[in-house]
Amino acid sequence: MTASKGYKTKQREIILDFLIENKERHVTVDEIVFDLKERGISVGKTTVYRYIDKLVEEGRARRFVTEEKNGACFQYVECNDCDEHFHLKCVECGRFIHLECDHLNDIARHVYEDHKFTIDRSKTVLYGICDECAAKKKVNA
Amino acid sequence: MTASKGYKTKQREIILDFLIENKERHVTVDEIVFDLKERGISVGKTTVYRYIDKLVEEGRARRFVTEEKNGACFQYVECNDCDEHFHLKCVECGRFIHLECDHLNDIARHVYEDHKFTIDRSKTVLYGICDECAAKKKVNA
DNA sequence: ATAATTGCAAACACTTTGCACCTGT
DNA sequence: ACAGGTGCAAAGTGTTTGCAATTAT
Repeated sequence: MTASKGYKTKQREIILDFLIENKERHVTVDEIVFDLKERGISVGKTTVYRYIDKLVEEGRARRFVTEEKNGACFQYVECNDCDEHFHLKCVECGRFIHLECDHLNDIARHVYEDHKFTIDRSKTVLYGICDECAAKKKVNA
Repeated sequence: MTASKGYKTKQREIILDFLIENKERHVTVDEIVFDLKERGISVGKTTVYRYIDKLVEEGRARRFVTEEKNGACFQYVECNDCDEHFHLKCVECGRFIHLECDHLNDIARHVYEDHKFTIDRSKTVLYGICDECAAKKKVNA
């Protein structure tokens, strides 16, 4: 079937494992290379760029651009229905939450019906502070 | 009052006028420099970057990053209560809509109460397709 | 007079490409 | 054997910084 084209290599396995391990946050290419290096694993930046491009094309990863970081962030996605739910992103810790929620989906309908605007959920990210970071802030205040 | 700090220069007037003229769409720095050059007006790229940064700091412009274009886009913004309403942005035409809507503000409350996440409205943009672009697409399909 | 602004060139940061070598099938 | 993958170094982009000349006050 849609058997992943191409060879299976050491590097690809390492990169994919890393993305899966970190699937609840965005990672940059530099982060991947740096974090792997810390573990004594060396993978070329070029290789990461190329393989991630491939994963994005195949729909197994997603590319995001964020306001804060310069450069792109990548994230593993097993779900192919990111256009069917909203996403929350904590600006403190970078946690990325896929939020299945009927109430929120009603809002997309409301915006469509009353404001004539079709929200693209896969491109939209609701930025804010997650509960854990809010708790931390309260302690430090 | 909040008298804009700094000198008033020819270049700044030109750049600000350009942004105001194009306030319903986002523009890149290159577009500004190029479009002005077409009119026979020459402004240094550095100057545009620096002045726009200033405007962004003062809250008179906004910086966006988009999936399609590489690099940042800027847009003039006059309102100062942007953390009290949501924003819609059309990924086709770049139209940017400040949306005062109680129903939408319920989103923030709901997400806070039921999902323990505090949305920052000024950092959040709802991306999608506006009615005009949706109509255009239908015609071309 | 003097403090701020301009804009070139150079430095940066992120990403892509060319190419010789290596690896998986 | 050979199609495909790797990674260095070099080339591309978009953005920022150093600095001498210019301009606004």
